[in-house]
Formats: sequence, structure tokens, C-alpha cells
Amino acid sequence: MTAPVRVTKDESVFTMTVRDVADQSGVAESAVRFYERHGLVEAARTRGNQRRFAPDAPCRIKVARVAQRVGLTVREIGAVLSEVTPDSTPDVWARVGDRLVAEARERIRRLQETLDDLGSGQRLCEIDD
Amino acid sequence: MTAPVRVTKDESVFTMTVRDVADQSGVAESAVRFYERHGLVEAARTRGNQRRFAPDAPCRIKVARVAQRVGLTVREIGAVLSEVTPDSTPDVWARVGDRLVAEARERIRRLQETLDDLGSGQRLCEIDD
DNA sequence: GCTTGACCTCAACCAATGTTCAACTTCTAG
DNA sequence: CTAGAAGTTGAACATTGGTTGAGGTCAAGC
Repeated sequence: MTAPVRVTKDESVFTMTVRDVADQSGVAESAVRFYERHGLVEAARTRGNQRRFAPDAPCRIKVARVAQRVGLTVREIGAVLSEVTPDSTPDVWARVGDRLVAEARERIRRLQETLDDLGSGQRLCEIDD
Repeated sequence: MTAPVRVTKDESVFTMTVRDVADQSGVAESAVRFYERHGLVEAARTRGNQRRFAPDAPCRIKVARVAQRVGLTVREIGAVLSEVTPDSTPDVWARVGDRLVAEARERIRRLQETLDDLGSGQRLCEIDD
């Protein structure tokens, strides 16, 4: 053993620029920075203070966008994604998926409820919140 | 004919105060004023500049809230409600109901689409917007 | 050495949907 | 008639999810 081995983190995986992540995830650079500030993705910094993202960043952002579609706030998405690391096993991702499915079902359920109210023959202004 | 007859508008139906409307529709007074500013409800003014609403105001606001639940913006709701007057026939209200039903169905459809994507076995980060 | 492009931060702005506050005015009941 | 409850306005604030712009830095190529 000649050199110290860094077990915890290989900095070299942090290679993607903001531009790269924006392109590959399909959002604006400003959004990438916004998501980083809110903890959805993590970035290392170069000596010149520039962000460098790991290759999982675009994926995380894409998942975040799906999560937004089902109605999670950025804060909630941050919490969900904080459970996932680059070395997470697939079942961790599966739980994220489950969470999104549950959320989507709930939204659908509530909308369907409203829809049922609307079709109930009840007069519109008598539908309660 | 001794007195001029006002055929167009009987001001005397505008009797409800902001407080009345807020109570009967279940929203805050500030919201009632907000909705008035955005044209969801109309108010006459007393000589002292206070709002007086017609009895249909709470109903309009309740419908507006249902409309919000199905995803319409205040602007859109204003447009929808502008079709309805106190003397509208029931079928005008029915069309409002239809519009809300259509909107709710559309939202449900889109959510269901996302849900299907989530269940498709596809990896999360490969779901497109 | 200089220009160019990509990046940085921080602050301001946008839209939607209200709420809250201060400073007044009006209405109503006794 | 007068006190107190209730109404008025406009501006500022809050929250969510970003975008835009000014002013500054950094690295590379000519």
C-alpha cells in the first residue's frame, strides 16, 4: 500500500457542468442551480468555484420533474431524493417510485371525488369543500 | 304611471355585505374582495362606498372553489362565471358544470398517464416530460 | 496580452393566490 | 348624537417555482 485510499468518495465522478446537466435533463441552467440550492442534486466545486455534478444528476432531475407532475413540492422532492445515493440499490429507487405512485393515486382519487360530486345531480353551489 | 320603472336592474337585490358573503361561502373576507377584484362576483356600492352583493354571490364563490379544485385559475374561472347571470336558465349552469367535468377528466387523464409511466417498469429517470 | 465563452453570486422580478396592516370612513344601535 | 363595529384602500408580505440581469471571475485559444 503506497498511497492512501479514499474509500468514501471518488471526486473524479463529479465531471458534469451545469450546462451538461441542463442539456441532459431537459431543464434550464437556472433550474439546475435552483435544484442544487434546494438539495435535489449535489455538486462538487472546482478550484474556481464552478459546479461539477456526478453523472446521476440528470436522472435525479428527471425524476424530480415526474414528482412535480404528480404534485410534490420541491421541498418534498428533496426529502424523497435525499434517500437515494449513487450507490443505492434498485429497491431504494423502487421505493421512490412507490411513493410517486401513491401520490398520483391520491391526487386522482381526490379529483375523482370532485368529479363524482359534479355528476351527482347536486346543484353546483351546494358542493362542499 | 306615476314613478319611472327601472326594468334593467333592481338595486335592492344587492343587500349582502362582505361579511355575509364570506360567511355563506366559507372563504375569508379578504378572499371575497379578491374575487370581486377579479370579476368572479359583482358588487354594488352604497353611497358610502361599501360593497353590497346580490344573493347569488356565495353560490358563485362556492362554484369558483370547486373550479379551483379541478385546476382552473382565477382568471379562467372569471371567464367561465362571466357567462352566468342571476337570470341565467339552468342550462347555463349546466354548461359550467360540463366545463368543470371536462377539466377534471382531463386532469385525471394526465395524472393517469404519469401513473402508467410509473408502473411501466421503465426506469424512473427515463420517463419523459 | 486579450478576447471570448462559460461560469459565479446576489438581487430583483414574474405569476398566482391570497393575507395582513395602517390609516381612514361609514354604518348602526342605543 | 355618538361610540364601536364593520367597511374602505393601497401597499407590503408570504409562498412556490423559477427566470433574468448586473457585475465579476476563470480558463483557453489566438
